[in-house]
Parts: sequence; structure tokens; C-alpha cells
Amino acid sequence: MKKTDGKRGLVTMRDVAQTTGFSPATVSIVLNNAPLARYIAASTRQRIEEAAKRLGYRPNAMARFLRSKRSQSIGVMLFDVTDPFCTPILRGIENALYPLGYLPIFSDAHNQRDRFERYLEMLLERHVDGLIVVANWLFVDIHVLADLNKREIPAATIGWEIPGTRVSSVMVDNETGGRLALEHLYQQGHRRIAIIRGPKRLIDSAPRWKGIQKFAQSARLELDAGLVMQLPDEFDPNSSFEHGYRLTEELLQHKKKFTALLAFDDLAGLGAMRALAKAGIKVPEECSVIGFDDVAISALSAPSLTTVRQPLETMGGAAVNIVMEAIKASRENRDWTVVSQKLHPELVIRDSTRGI
Amino acid sequence: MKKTDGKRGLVTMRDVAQTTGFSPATVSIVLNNAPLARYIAASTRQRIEEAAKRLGYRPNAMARFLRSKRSQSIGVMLFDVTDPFCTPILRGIENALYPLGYLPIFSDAHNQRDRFERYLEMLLERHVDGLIVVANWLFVDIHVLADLNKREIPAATIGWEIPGTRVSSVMVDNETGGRLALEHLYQQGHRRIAIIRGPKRLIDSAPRWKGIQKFAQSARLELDAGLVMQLPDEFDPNSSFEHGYRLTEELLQHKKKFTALLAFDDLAGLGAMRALAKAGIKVPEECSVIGFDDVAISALSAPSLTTVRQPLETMGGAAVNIVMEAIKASRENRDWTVVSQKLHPELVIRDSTRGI
DNA sequence: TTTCGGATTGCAATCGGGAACAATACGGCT
DNA sequence: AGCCGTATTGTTCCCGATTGCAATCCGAAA
Repeated sequence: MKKTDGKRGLVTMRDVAQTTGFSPATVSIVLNNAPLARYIAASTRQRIEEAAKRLGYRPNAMARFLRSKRSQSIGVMLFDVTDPFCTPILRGIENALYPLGYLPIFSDAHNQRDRFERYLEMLLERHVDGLIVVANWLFVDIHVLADLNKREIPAATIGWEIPGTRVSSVMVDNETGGRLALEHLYQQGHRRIAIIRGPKRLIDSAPRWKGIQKFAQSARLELDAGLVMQLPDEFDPNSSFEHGYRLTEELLQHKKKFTALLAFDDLAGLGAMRALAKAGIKVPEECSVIGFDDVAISALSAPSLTTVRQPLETMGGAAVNIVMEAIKASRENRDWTVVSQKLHPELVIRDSTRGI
Repeated sequence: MKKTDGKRGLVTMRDVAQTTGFSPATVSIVLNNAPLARYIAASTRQRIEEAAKRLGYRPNAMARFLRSKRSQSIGVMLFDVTDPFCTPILRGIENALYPLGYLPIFSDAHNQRDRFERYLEMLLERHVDGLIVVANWLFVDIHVLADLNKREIPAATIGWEIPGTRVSSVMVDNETGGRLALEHLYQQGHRRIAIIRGPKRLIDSAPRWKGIQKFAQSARLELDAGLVMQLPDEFDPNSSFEHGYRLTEELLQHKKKFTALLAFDDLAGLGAMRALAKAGIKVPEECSVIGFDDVAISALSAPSLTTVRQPLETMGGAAVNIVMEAIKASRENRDWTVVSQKLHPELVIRDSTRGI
């Protein structure tokens, strides 16, 4: 392919100014519909707009941002795209940003701290107006956030909290979620319930377990400690499936009796179902299984998985709202507050649970 | 939260220049390690670098890009993130971009043409150095690409071709893939094979079918037209599952006999397995099922799905390589050619197929 | 006639950095 | 002494758009 010219077909504001005979300033005012545009004669405005369209003028975002200090983009940092947990959040973020004319700059930390830091650096260099971090593992310590504070870049995290910072957060109400899950099984008549708890370092694990315990207490249900397993701390998103499988096998080998299994997340639940199937135990006839999250797979598995749904897409949108609100406040020189939002989970009953 | 100062802690090159006593030019030369840096005294260099670090200087990407005309970012347009097909590709793109210091600007067309065009506009305004479009449906016509040509922005598509343009493409070798799938079933001894063909408007459908036919011919296997179903043209990524389910039900209702089913993609395959399970037909004992793509779900379903794997992550990386090569050529004022790459699919044998 | 407040538009500085072109100093060579 | 090449650093003019401050013109009020 041949190169044609050096200008790469770029039409600048000056070009529009020259062909219309007005000054660049006037052109700028018209095309941005700035406050002063009230005063511009209708005929002038028309000529400029027409010329801009005819020449195929497109504003140069770099130049604009340099002057106006707004990049109209927000950094989105994921801890791992390949985690099915992330996809709906990403969609939610993108969808909320779109009508605002903002673009997300995408980065994926691969669960590595140095990668996180490097990306953060790059995002700061690009002067993103805001930052959204989707994380579940606490892989970042405070000093990384010092820059954020110093530069007053509004930030929000999803699925993760950092108390004592200026970083807002959006999470699901894990305690309620835990309660919903156990309550569902209890109402179906299950009493001997195996539980796979979340990894200790994961922030969701504790409150979810608390919700479970609270319900058990209020219902006078005794949780057999021998039926409670624990997922190890591991980053790989698929490890949850693997360990769900293994832990369930372990339960079965120990001849533990249970009529239902409550898994920390959907993948662990699917792993459990796999183990049960392999052992010839039918789900849900002989054992009910409930998960958590409602990732895309859960609706498609056989049998489809009953689960406690996190409103992931909504959470993405909520994070955007929080960040945009802060950006607006910051621009208008107002104060803004750190918010810590908890969204309600929802029980989704499918085919993997049944009464006894 | 209180606002502190107006400068938002920004340290410019000028600041570094002033505190060290050198000129901004010298600072620029040193920090960019420009050719002229050869001549800068080691002591000077050290003082500047030390001061830059101490002050927390971070270059302003906007300003740099305005001058140098390179945004160090490439636009990534997906047709639909929620399609499991996209995730590994996105990972591949990100991973290839990372060591190059490039960031992806993310956009998702939601399978809507106007959204595609609006995003394209936004990406052009931001002067992305290159563009990667992940698409499978032909929702864009030529005039949208005129701008790309005019501005000579290197672009590559994944899973989609646009002949007669300057847009490169990366695809899987569908014909080989189709052959691999049928060949596998054939070698397992299957002769009465149901086939769910892809949507007509999808570019992959025809070559994949061709591969199937060619193998059938060469093996003297007769494909019963009554066992061949066809997915309708629909955008929703989950529709494939739904229709796989329905079409399989239809086959069963018509009392069609078959010992294996070849699905156009994994989701259709999973839908088929669901229908078979519902009809009490065991997979793989009574009927084998093979899919295509190897999306993440396929390894987790019960039974896990045998499939023809598209090297999605590799494809993402390949697209990056193509685009970066073109960018480099363009910078060095060399010509660059449009490439149309076909990657090899790979048979992944899991639990859903078995010999008879 | 003078003054004054819109209505309209232009000038010029500016954002932060890049790079061509000077400018300066110094040692060595003729 | 005069010239030149090699280090070493500074001047200055962009890049493309925004924006505070003027400048001009015009009709109306004083």
C-alpha cells in the first residue's frame, strides 16, 4: 500500500477558519457551542458549521485536552478479564460511559502487583479523569494510592474496599447474599448442608459467611463443622472450579452425608456438581447445589445453577455514576464525598436446587 | 472531602528545569533519552533524573502526543463483550500491547451500527495509532472505512474480512476446522451425524460447512439432509444456545436417528446437550456432541465439551502484531501490505464424544 | 452629542513538550 | 592567530485548540 501525503488528511480548526474567513476563535466558539455562541450571528454559525462538515473537520482530542485539562476518558483496571465476573461489569461501565461521551482506557493487571502499578502509571500519564478498579483480591497497598489522592483523581473500586482512603467502592451486600443462599436451602427443607467457604484473603468471604451463620442461628439450624470446607487463596479464576470439585470429592470420600451444598461462588458450585455427577449423585434429586454471583455460565450448565445474583452490570454503572459525580464536583470546585455503596443481591432459582 | 490546590500536584518539565537550573530542552533530551543525550554530561543527566524523580515528575501524554502525533494507544472495538468469544481475544490484545507501552481504548458496538460509527468517530478524534475490530457479523459497510483509508490508520479485524479494503484480518481456518470436527466424529465410528449449521450471514458459516462437505466427500460419507439444521441470523450471543436447544428438540421430535451431533459453535453444542439430556439421551454414551470455538464454558460443562478450538488469544496477539508492524512502517515512511492471516484450529477432545 | 450596553468577532497567550537551530566553550591543528 | 570539530546547553518556534481581554459597530437612552 502506498503512502499518499504527509498530512494524513487532517483538517484543523485553522483550515475551517481560513475557508470561512473567520478567526479560529470564532470557529472554536461555534463548534463547541460555547457560552459565547449566543452572540454569534446565525449566518456565521451556519457558514462555519457547513464548512466544517464539508471539509470533514474532526477536533483533535489531544490538543483540546491539553488546554482544557480533561481527557474525557476514564481508566478501567481489571484484575483479570478472563474471570467471568468481570465481563458484565465491563459492559456496565462501558454502557454508562457511552452516553456521556467518555471512553474507557482498558488495562488488566493479570493479578500482578507490578503490572497494576505500571498500568496505573500509564493511566496517570494519560490524565484520565477518573479511575475504576475492578478487583477482588487485596493486591495493592496504600502507597500506590498516594498519587491518586495527591492528584485528586476520583476513583471507585468494584468488589473491593479500601477503608481510610478517598476511594469510593461498590459492592454487593455479601451478608444478605449469604443469608439468601442458606435461607433458600433451608426453606426447601434441607438441614444437612455442606458449605464451601471463600478464600480467607478475599474480602467477600467473611461477610458472606457471617450472613450464613446469622441465618443458621436465627433458624436454630446447626452447621456441622465437618461439612464446612474452605477454598484456598488462589488467583486463577478457574481454580475455584477445580477446588470446588476437589473439596466436594473430599466430602464424599469422608462419607459425609448432606442433602445440599452451598458454594462460595458459581464456579465452585459447578465444580461441586461435576464431582457429584462423577460420584453418581444426581443433582438436584439427591443433592441440591447453590452458587453465588450468577456468572453467564450458570444459566447454561446442566442442570442450570441456582445462585445468588450479583447485579454486576448495575455495579459497573454505579461506579461510573460515583466517579462522574466526583468529576463534576471537582470541576465546579465543590467538595465530594467518598461513598461506599452496597447493592442488593437477588436469589435466582434454577434447576440445581429442589425441596426434599 | 476537601479540595486542596488548583494545580492538582502537577509537575511539569519546566519545574524540573527550574529546580535543576537547566533549560526545559535539556530536561526533555535527558528524560527521553533522545539522540542528543549522547552529548549531555553525565553529571547533568544525573541531576535532572534525580530531580525528576524527587519531584514526582510525570510526562503529560497529551502534550507529548500533540507534538509527536502518536497517541501510543490503539482502538479496540468489539461487537459484543458479553460474547464469551471476545474475552480471550481481548486478553490476547492487551497482553501483546502491554510490553509495547501501548494502551487499548475500549469500545463495544453492542452489535449496533450507529454505535459502531459513533465509537469510530470518537477513536479517530483521539488519534489512535491503530485500530482492531473484533466482529463476526457484517454490520459495517464500506463508507465507514473511507475515513480509515484517508487517514491511513492501520487496522485489523478479527473473525471477519472486508475484501477490497486496506484492512488486514485475522481469522481461524474455518474450512480446516469444519473438517477436523467431522473427521473426529467419523473416526469414532459415527455415520449418522446431525449437523447444526451456522447463520447464513455469518462469514464463518460457509467455509466451515465447506470443510465438512469436503471431508464427507473424501470419506464417502453421506450427509442426510434431514439431519442438517440451520441457526437463524441473530445477534444475541446466547441465542445460539437457545437455538441449539430448539433445533435439537426438533430433530428428536421428528424421530431422526443420529449417534452424533456436530454443532456450529460451543453454545449451540451446549444447547443441544441440554435438549438431549432432557430427552433422556445420555451424552456421550448414546450421542456424541462436538462444538466449535472452545469458549471458557466448554471445559466446565457436564460433560465437558469436545470442540474445535480457535486460538483466540493468539489471534488477538496476531492482530496487534499486524497493526504494530504497519504503524512502524508508516512512521518510517515505508509501505505496508494488507495481510489476511488464517490461524490453525485445534481439536480438543473432552468428554462429550465417544466411539461407538 | 455623548454615553452605554449589547452584539459580534479577533488577538494573543497558553497548555506541556519536541526538535531544529543557535550559541558557547574548549582543545587541537595549521 | 585563525579555524574547526566536538561537547554541552539554551532559544525559539511549533502542535491544535481554548479563552480572557479587546475591539468594533450599532442603536438607544441621557
